[in-house]
Amino acid sequence: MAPRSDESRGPPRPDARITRSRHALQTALLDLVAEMPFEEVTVAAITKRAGIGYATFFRHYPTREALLAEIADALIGRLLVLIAPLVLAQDTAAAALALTRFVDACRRLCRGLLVGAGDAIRRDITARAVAAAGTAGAPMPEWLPRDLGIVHGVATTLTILRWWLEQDRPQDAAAVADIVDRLVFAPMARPAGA
Amino acid sequence: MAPRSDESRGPPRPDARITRSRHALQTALLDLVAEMPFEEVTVAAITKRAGIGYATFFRHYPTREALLAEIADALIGRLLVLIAPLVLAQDTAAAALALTRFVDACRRLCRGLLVGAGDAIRRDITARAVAAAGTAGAPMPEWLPRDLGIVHGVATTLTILRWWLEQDRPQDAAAVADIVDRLVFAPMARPAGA
Amino acid sequence: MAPRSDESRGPPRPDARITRSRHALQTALLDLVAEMPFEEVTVAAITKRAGIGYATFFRHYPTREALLAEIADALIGRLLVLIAPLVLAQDTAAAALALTRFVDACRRLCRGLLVGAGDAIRRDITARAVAAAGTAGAPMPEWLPRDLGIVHGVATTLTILRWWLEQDRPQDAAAVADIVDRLVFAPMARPAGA
Amino acid sequence: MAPRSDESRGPPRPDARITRSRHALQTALLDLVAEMPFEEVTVAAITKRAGIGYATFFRHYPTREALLAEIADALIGRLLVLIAPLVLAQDTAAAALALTRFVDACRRLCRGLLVGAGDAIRRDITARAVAAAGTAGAPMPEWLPRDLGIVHGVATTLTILRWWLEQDRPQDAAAVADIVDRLVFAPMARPAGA
DNA sequence: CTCTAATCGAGACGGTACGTCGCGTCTTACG
DNA sequence: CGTAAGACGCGACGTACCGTCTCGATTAGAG
Repeated sequence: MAPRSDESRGPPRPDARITRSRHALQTALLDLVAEMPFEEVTVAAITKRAGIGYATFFRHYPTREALLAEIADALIGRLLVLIAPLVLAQDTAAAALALTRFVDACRRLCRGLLVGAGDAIRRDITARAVAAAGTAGAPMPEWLPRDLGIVHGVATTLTILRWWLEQDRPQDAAAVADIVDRLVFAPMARPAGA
Repeated sequence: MAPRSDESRGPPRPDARITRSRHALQTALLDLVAEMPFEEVTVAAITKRAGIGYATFFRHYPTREALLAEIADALIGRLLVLIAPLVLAQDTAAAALALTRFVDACRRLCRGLLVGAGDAIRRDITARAVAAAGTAGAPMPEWLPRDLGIVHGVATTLTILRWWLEQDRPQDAAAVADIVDRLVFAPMARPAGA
Repeated sequence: MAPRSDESRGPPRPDARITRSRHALQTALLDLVAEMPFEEVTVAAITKRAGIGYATFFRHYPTREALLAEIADALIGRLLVLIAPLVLAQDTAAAALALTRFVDACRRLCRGLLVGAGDAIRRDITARAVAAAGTAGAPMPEWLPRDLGIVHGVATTLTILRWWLEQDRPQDAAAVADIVDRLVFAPMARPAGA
Repeated sequence: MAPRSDESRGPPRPDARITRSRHALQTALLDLVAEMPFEEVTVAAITKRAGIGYATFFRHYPTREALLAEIADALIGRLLVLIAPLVLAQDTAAAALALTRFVDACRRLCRGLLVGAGDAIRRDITARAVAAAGTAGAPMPEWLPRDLGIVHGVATTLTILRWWLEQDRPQDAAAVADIVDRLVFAPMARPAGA
């Protein structure tokens, strides 16, 4: 008997029910985050919105944060695919533009994650972005410690994006890309003697 | 000469008991924040450490966050006195150095506020710093919206400071000041055509 | 020196301020009891209504109940003066009539004490009435233990009065007196063989 | 034959846990009321004695009083089954005797409810007994308003029972039944001209 | 007609109980 | 016999009120 032999392997049996439940929970959380700060979203609210039993939540995610992480990871993964090559190619302007366009495209979702939510969630997103950014081997000037560079780059970018997304009359993606480039990418690319 | 000529002005009677309680609470919170994340510090723990009745806490502060805000405000106020003149004089290098030296001087307190604590607290500190920075009339290039400039400057600086303070073998204040200047102050001072 | 030598004697020095405070408290309590159950009347509400400092309350009465007791005692004392002679003269009908007329005369006060108030207050009133009734040497048939007779008589009378006072369209005092006589006084006067 | 044919009626799923918790709470309250006045019994004390979480109390009863009411209702229900037929048959003596014997049989419980407890609880019990008595169609003389008759009968009986139960050397049930009959039942049965 | 001390208002304080909320676990009853 | 529903223990929250206390500021009444 091996009722749970799959727990040590990756995703061997993507049981349709499991997929459905997880998806319903993700959708429900996104809905709710669009209405209220993440910290005020309770597990009960998520499960109710998802039409799922309360305890079922914990069968899929140990905490609310874990559910959020899954959503954020997917988003960040999609983003990195777009901008990592540009960053490696040192084309900071193009990278910034790709970034802002991507965010603009899924404006509502990003708004939910960055604006409405509290900082706890933002910290989580940042941490995942940092981890992801660390894997991509971005070049770094010698005066800037690598770990600080990554943290700074991610946190600063998120700050700007958040400012952008909570604007009443949002600016053009290109204009924001320019700001990002000036404030984040360019300074980090500047050599020591500048 | 009237013995109580101040009774018609603003804070007529600061009642020694109130002062004592508030101070005890502030000290207690700082102690605790040095030991554990702010979010895990309960009101009961604060009042117990302060030797004060539980309900008394709420007579002074509506929430833990409010108590924290008072502490942070005082600290930020002291800091602004130091660096505001340098910022206005456009001497970004000196401002950065004054900043890092100030933080270095009250390293333990700043660590408690920036490193150990969760992001909720950091958000609060940021917000207050932003409000304070807004009053000081820092110059801003035309390509950078004023409100974004302030938010960005404060949040970025805090990120760097946090990175610094959680280092195992912390760097020299001057070195960090250089990084702050390169990553934050200088880019914000750069004109449009650069 | 004998600054408080008067505490063993009766009321040697009825300092005008003391009298005023006590009276204000009594009036305030009666006002409030007319509006809400006694159990919901807080000390703060009493003192506020009386225009008196919070702590001053406790300078005069150890508890709310003590204040109430003083009021009830005075009322019961006045009542006993009226009906005790009639009870001793075995004229139960006249006693009942005197009782209901007395209550009718200070209807509002009695309502406050008996209807609006919770049972805690009623218990207190009963106990005081019992104590007072015990002093008056009412005759009692041999089948009825004296202590039960007193408790029963008082509690039953109060029950009927309470019913009377909370009627929307109250009956005539004489009619109620008849009921009291039939339900309380007469049965208690009946000899064993009846 | 349907195994769970009752699932469509009133209490479809009595969930063993609920039954267990409620019973534990009832038992705990009875224990405590036997030791101290009901008003001094805190919810924390009840739940601790019952071995149940504090908050769980409120999942079952909105207040302490509600828990008490459930206990009292059950007791009164059992009592009414016994004496209602006798009352309707106008056999007041038998009714009184059945009453006192019933109380004697569950002396400890009745003591807890009537003697130790404060008046607030007694008021509650009275009210429930009144409501129950109102359903049983007891006859009433024309000079005695029905509602007063019920209130009076119940309150007076409880007064006598309370006196009985708090006696050090309690009397015989028959003797008390005689008193109850003379003081309560008989007077209420007497016609107008008596 | 002072002077002295009792009384006052104001309200901060420690403490206790309340009732609520949310988490994460664990039992239950049902399909 | 597995799974969804939801009862449960736990623990923090913020509120309310109690009765005590510490302040000065009156103010009554004795000398």
